[in-house]
Amino acid sequence: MPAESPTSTPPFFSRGDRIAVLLPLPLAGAYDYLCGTEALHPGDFVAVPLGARQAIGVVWGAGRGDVAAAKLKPVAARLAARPMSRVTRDFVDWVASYTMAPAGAVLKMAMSVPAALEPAAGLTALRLGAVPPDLKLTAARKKVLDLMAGMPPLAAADLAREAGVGVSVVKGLADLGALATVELPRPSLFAVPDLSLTRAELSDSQRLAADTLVAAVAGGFSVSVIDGVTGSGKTEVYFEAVAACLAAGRQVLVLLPEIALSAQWLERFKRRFGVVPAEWHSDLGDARRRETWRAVASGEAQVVVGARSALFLPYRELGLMVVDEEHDQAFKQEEGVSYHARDMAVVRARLGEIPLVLASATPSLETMANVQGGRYRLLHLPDRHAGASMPEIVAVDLRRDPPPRGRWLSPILVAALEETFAAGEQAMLYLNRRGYAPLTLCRGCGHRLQCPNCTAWLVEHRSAGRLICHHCGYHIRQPRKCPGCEAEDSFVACGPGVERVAEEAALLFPDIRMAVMTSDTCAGPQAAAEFVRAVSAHEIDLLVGTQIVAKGYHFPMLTAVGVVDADMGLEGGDLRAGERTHQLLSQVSGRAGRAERPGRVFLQTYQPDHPVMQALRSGERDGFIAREAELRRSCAMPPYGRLAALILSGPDVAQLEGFAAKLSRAAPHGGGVEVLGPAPAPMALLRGKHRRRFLIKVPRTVNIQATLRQWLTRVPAVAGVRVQVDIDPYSFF
DNA sequence: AGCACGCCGACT
DNA sequence: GTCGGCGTGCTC
Repeated sequence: MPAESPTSTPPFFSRGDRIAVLLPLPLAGAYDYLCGTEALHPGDFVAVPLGARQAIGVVWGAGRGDVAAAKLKPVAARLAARPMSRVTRDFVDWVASYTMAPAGAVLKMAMSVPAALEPAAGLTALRLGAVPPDLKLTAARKKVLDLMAGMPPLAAADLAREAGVGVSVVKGLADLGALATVELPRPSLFAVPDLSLTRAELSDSQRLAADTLVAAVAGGFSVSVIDGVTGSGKTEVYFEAVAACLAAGRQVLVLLPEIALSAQWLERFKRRFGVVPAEWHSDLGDARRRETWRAVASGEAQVVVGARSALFLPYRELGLMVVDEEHDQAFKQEEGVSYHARDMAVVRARLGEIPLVLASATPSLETMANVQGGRYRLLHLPDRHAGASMPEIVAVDLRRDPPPRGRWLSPILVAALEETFAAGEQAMLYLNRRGYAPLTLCRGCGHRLQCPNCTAWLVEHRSAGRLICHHCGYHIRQPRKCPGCEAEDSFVACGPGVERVAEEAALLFPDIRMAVMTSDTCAGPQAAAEFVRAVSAHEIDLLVGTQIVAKGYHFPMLTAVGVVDADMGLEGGDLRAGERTHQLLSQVSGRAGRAERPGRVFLQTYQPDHPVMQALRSGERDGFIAREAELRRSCAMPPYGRLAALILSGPDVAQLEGFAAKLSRAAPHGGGVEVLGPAPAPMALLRGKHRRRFLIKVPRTVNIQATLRQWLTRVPAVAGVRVQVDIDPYSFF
């Protein structure tokens, strides 16, 4: 237990000691300060002077002593907040050194709610005070005073409502002293999970997996992989481990790739534990965020379900972590500090000496390599549960059965939709492309509407009446005149987006009820929950959507899924294109026929014989994974080699290329180290900044961070060129 | 990340 | 002549 508890054991610092304080800023390292009269321990939150202002930081250890004593300023104050635990501090250091980000930048993620470090304000309530003898006892005032006689303290607004008077009456009485204010502790927003509820009926294989996980909860660091097809009941299995951890009095963290879309997950949790867990994601309100932070630190929030940033919360005593849909790319953060939450969860578990569960229907190659290497334990759930069978998967060869000109749905798919609607069942069309059309060009001169800030076409969003850049948000109204040839109304939309597919479906099936679900139509958890409700209640016959419909939903009446462009993710030479397309399409396919009704999936493709399509049709997932792994191994790509990207960006192309050339001349070589580039980064212009990219590949035995560090120190930095390091890059767009 | 210092355009 | 634009650089 001692790992997480902030202890008052030495080493501690006293007046005049030189200490290192890490600030949540992208500085090169911790700064030295002098300890004031208050004794300090590593982990203490402190306010320190920084230039002309004051900043909050964390005592990181003894001072480094590399700065003149005369420059040192004393710590201004120690904050009352619970100190940052040893494990969290080690985690910050570890993530910083792995990602090559400044430690302060990582600390910032672990201090994302500075306001939560202030003591929590109590709830101000009113009780009967000393009624002045000369009080004018109006009818309203009498009502209030009568009500309060013998009552526990009440908040002003509640009191006014209960007494049936205005708040001004209550306020007036308080001003006169007839009502006195008292500070009450805020009632907890975080209910205690009920461990006594009946658990789900588990199959033999589920029981076996659950028992293994429950045993792991008592046993320190371990990583277990639950590998089970969609609908095999992975969630119910790891809920058993959650229950065991809670019974031992420790906290649980469950990471989901898109917490905003977790309505159904929350429902399942509530069914099992009687309460909803604490949620952590980017659209929490300020007050809620503060409350949650404090409740996690105090241990009051026993279960946290969150997006990747929940890894950096100040758990009082974390006992178990789960990464659900571990293969999902949303766990990789590319902006700012670039890290993969699944990989950092492994680190966090090791530092905290706790078990980690990775769950997926399509585990990543990285995870499978760790299973094969004996580092992770594999728990396999073979069956779809409750009698549901796997869907039938059909590849529609678009070369043989193309849709009519200007249409996107093949006759085979249209016929299947017809049958589905006729049977009173639901269907889904999946296309991972927002808007109406991805490219708009002039019929007269061929001019293409492009974003001025990025290397990207402007995507027409017909419903919004404009063209939008999906990378920087730049948008214009649909122009009437072509900027190239001045022709009027000469634009044609090229290619389909979900809006266009929906338009076609509406034309083919005028009587069905349809909904389009994309990040444009479905912003935030409430909107997602409403979509889910409407589809579950069968108020919708056809759901047309992007990526977000692919994830984890369970719709019993959904029996047909059409993938409009199954080849889409395969283009572009991305390292993980095959793997990712397989995962995504498996996931989409998993939406079909999850209850007693059998499902059918139609993959529209020009490459029906592509290994990805073959694997999906035959259900031979393991063979596919083995072949992909072999491919990666043969070219020493991850997970069999290490990869990093170096992105240079800046407004001045000549300066950028000059710096890239210097880096290129100083590039490391030998010992299996390979450097590719500089190439225009896949987005050569992004948000008005030009970009160049190097890829560096090293054998697993080589320390890629050290190699990069040495390389970068050989070339002096240039003002105006930003250098970003991305260890284990995922995005190659 | 802030906040200062610093060197060139339109105002009282 | 000043007020102020935000570019560069420092903060223990």
